[in-house]
Amino acid sequence: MNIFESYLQDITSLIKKNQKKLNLKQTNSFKGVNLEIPPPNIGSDLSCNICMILAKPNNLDPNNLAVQVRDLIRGHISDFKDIEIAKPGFLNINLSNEAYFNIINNIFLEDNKFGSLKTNDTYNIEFVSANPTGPMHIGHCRGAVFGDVLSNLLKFNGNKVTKEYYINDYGTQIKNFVKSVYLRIREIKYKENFSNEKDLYPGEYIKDIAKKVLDKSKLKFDSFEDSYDFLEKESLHYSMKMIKSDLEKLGILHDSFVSEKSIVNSNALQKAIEKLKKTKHVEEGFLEPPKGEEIKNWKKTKKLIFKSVLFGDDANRALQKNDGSWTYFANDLAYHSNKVLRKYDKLINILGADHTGYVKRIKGAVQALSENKTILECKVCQLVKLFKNGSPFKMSKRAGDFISVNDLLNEVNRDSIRFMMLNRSNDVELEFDFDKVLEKSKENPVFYVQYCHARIQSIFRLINFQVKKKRNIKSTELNFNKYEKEILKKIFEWPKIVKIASNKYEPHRIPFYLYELATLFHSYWSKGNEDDEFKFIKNGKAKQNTMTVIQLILIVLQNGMNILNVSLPSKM
RNA sequence: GCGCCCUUAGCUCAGUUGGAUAGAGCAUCGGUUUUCUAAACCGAGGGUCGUAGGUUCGAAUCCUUCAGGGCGCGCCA
Repeated sequence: MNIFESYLQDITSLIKKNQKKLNLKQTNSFKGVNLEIPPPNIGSDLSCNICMILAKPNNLDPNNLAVQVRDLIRGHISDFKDIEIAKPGFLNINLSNEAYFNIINNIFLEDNKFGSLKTNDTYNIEFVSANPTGPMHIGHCRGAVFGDVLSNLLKFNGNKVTKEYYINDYGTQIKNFVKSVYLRIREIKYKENFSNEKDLYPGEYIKDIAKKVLDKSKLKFDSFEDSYDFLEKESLHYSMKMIKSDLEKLGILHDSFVSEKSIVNSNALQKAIEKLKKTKHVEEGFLEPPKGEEIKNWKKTKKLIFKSVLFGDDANRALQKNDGSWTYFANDLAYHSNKVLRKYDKLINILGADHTGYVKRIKGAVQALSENKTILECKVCQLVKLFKNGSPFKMSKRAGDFISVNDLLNEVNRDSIRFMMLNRSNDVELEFDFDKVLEKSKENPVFYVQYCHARIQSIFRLINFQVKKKRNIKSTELNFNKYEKEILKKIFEWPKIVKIASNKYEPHRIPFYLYELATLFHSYWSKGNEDDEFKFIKNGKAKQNTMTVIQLILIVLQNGMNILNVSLPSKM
């Protein structure tokens, strides 16, 4: 139960019923009306802005309106103990003991569903989709964790989520990749020097793949062309195996892998283009040269183009190259038509910062393909800046000198990586400081949250307490002190955090919230050092109130960390 | 030139779909442990929320201007 919403509903329906009495001509729009926990200095449990919102269109003084509304509520909503009016027209509400009692028992009842929005949509989330030309690096890692946690969050709400990986196993980069493997094989088998051609992949991992291919095959590898099909299949197999293993170590498992090649070999593209020709989103035409850097071999030729300008893009986009073959975007359009046909309620793509310029055209494509029925949302993750020994650490996949996820996992545990990757909004660059993450100290927020759990479990151990599945409290037990009340308010806010994080696709709000909750807990814990009154355990027994509060914390910690898929150790 | 993102304390960043005195962590300074885990806690200093306007009861948040930084701007993938 989200108390903010249910109480707000009580208030709004009460006001609607008494519309005439309150001299309200307009109560149609309650937009902007909300009920929330006020800043600590206000002191009350809840605060409502409804009178300020309604005053203007009805030409009323917000303060006078607040007085009337207060009197109205007093007789009708029993969960509200008292209501005060503050400056411009806030209603500051305190909850009755009865209300606390109901809310808490409801949380116990909901348990591992507490906070869930209880929606039932289908989602397709495409994320990672790293090119199968090498292992995952740290930049992929951010999008990977982001997509995974967003999926978990949406599942927590009751939705069905398909986590999808689009394998770019088609095009010139794959040829270069396969050629690199071929040359490494020649190097091993015939002691030939590796070529220094520009677009090849020189990285060490190519040698590993080459060795594995050699172990498996007795072919002579005399000619690149003759062995190409076999080599491509094997090279892709091993690079995808590498990537999947990295993902698995991060705790990420995709439900679906879609190969670009399979899309190309289907008739999806032809069908999509036929459809878009009818709606005039695709036409033959000419394109102007790009405005950025000058391109050498620019030719103004007639070709099929997608009119992405209709969707706010800077320019229309080519579906064909000069030689008439399809562009990457054309294949991606086909892939997205395939997604549209699978009839998800919502599509989400998680992209890296270098793909920002791609968003408008692909969103436009989905809009056109689905006739505005399917919404594609693109979330862009900004760069990860690596720091080592206090200075920035550059990486380049082509040169082969990058920090792979595997390297990272050898030094930093999975929990820290997952938590750290979400410790920033996706909209800002993330500084990933190797030294700090390795320190395993309080600088690493994941420990702080885990430590909170470890302390709770230590209390349970000391008094031999077993958490029961069916729990409830009796109203007589309600006598929370100010620290406990503060923690309770934070806990009541959990559903709101879930809601905002879900609606805005901003999973980072969850680690931030958990950190704040942990702060309140640690602070309360330490109060026992100053004053025996606040000790959790006395004479081998714990106070009922305290046990109630820490069990509620436990529920939120478990629900939150489950979404993050970060462990909660019982001892640290 | 254009598009997207960013600009909040010395540093790194949160900020409740517009709310009340703008918050954390780190750093600095001071304090807390015979007592449930000090991987912790408490206190102090530190702010023109990049700039200039606008919208309104109310703006860090919405709109516009300008400045600074990042990413991108293929008929590559």
